[in-house]
Amino acid sequence: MTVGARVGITRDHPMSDTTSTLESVRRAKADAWRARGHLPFGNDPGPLNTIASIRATHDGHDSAALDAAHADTRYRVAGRVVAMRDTGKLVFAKLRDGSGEIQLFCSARDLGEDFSLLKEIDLGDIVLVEGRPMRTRAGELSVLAKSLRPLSKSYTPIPSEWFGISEVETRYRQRYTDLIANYPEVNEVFRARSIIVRALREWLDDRDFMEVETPTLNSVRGGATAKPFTTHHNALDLDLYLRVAPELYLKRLIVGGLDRVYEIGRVWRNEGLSTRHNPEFTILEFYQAYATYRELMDETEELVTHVDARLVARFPRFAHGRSFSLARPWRRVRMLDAVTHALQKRHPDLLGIWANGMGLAGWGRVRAAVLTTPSLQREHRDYLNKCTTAGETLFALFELFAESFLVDDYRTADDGQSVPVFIVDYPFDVSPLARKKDTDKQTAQYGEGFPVTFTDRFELFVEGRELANAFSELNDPDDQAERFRAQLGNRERGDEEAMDFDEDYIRALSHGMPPTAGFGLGVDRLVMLLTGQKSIRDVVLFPLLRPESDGR
RNA sequence: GGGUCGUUAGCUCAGUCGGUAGAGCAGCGGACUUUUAAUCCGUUGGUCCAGGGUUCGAGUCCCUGACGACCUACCA
Repeated sequence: MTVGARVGITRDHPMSDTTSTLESVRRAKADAWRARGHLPFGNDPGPLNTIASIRATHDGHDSAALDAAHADTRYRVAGRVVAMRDTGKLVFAKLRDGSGEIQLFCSARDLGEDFSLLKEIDLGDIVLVEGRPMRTRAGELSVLAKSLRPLSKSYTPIPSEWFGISEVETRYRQRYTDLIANYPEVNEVFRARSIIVRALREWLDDRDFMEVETPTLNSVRGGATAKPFTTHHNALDLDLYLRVAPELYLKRLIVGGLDRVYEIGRVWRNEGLSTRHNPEFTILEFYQAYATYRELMDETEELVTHVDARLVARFPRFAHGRSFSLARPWRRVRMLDAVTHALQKRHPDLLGIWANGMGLAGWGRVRAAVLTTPSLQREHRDYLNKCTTAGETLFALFELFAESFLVDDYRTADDGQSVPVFIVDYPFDVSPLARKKDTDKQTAQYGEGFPVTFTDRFELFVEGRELANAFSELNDPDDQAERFRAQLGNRERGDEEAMDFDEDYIRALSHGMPPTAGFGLGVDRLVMLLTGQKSIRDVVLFPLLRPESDGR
């Protein structure tokens, strides 16, 4: 254990009097265990029954049935004592193991010698009980204890079962305490996360995707535009980056003939923290040779609804009261149309200029008009002013006027819930790894000489949150090399998020990559969405926090 | 980075006008063989986040700092 890591102990202030009193009382009780021949941190409890299995077995049995058929049944249960009600010669305790909780019925008559041990049990202690199933007069299924053995002493009191702990800092710094004190809610969120990740794997495995692991220590930055963390390998005297995305490695595997691959893993981005951003987070990426981004939209609907079905089957409560609907089919809206629609609703003054200008390849006029529109906030104008191409401008307009309002603009027929929206066709300028829309399709869909070149790319937004990003992959090595060079140009202009020129990736593509569609999904955000958590810190067990200072 | 708010007993929280710290739960002692936040009687427990200032006197007012939350910005 780390020095000073114990609750209530810091270097400068050893212990408050209260903490030391509460703890010394418990240490004295541990000594009492020793005097009885029990180790305060014993082991080897032997075979056990889980609390959930006992509950399941006797779910429908009434008191008489249990007494008649199970007088000689012996269950062995071990867990943490989380409540005790002492009525004299009868003590009711609540025991919790990893599967659930059950009441212990402890009487002086049935426990004999061991009954006096209860005086030395504190809330939070781990104990082993042997006994038979019974129901109390109130009808609660309980274990009638025939013997009691203490297993582990809890020196530090757990916070009150009733109030839990609410100070968020403690909840994140001491997640173990949070899990105990805020049972079962916090516990269930992380069980939900596990179910969700398992369901993602299940869906992919069922479709013959192969799970792989690619390097997280990279010598070349790539796969996403983001600031990386840097580190160093001593033996090779080599500066390395923690990956910001697995993308380029997974596509190398497509070149190698692994036609369907996926990875669920951690990526690191050296950026700010917020309720939606943690510096390390979990991403799912999959790549499917011979597919296009169109097919991936169907698959995305299937994948997310499959995962949700698995989650809700286990924890129905997470489906209650949602402000969004996952009912298929989901909306598919071209970015251009989303912007037009949004301007129509919120900036009709811009719309006329916009519609004419874009159609006539006059994006420069649009930009000029936008920049002089008095109704625009200064930050919006600054952002638009930084755009140097029509594509960047379109994307900026999307971010400013459409993205934040997706929840309002796309809703169920009764207006009761928001619906998922695929925003389709991203400008080439902001999509360095996506395939350019084929010329004939661009012309067919956007007309001759439209000032923005589009890619075969979509992003999925649910309840206004960006959840997934996918596109038909760029597999032309010359095109890709050109875009890497453009990234280097951005780097020279001070863009710390620009990618490196990845020579080996170009070499891989030069061997020929089949037409492929690729998909990325923020697992933490999916968990937030499906479990209704407002902060990413509520779905990451140990979120990044500043180290505790001595002053605390 | 900017703004707002918060930090008081182990936990959850009060604390009036600046007058020397309160409750419930937990703990400790006692009663109780069917409790469900058990109940009843008694009781211990405080670097009021830290440092400085104003004042006869600061949990309270002022300044600085630490940590956190929210909003905002940056950012996929």
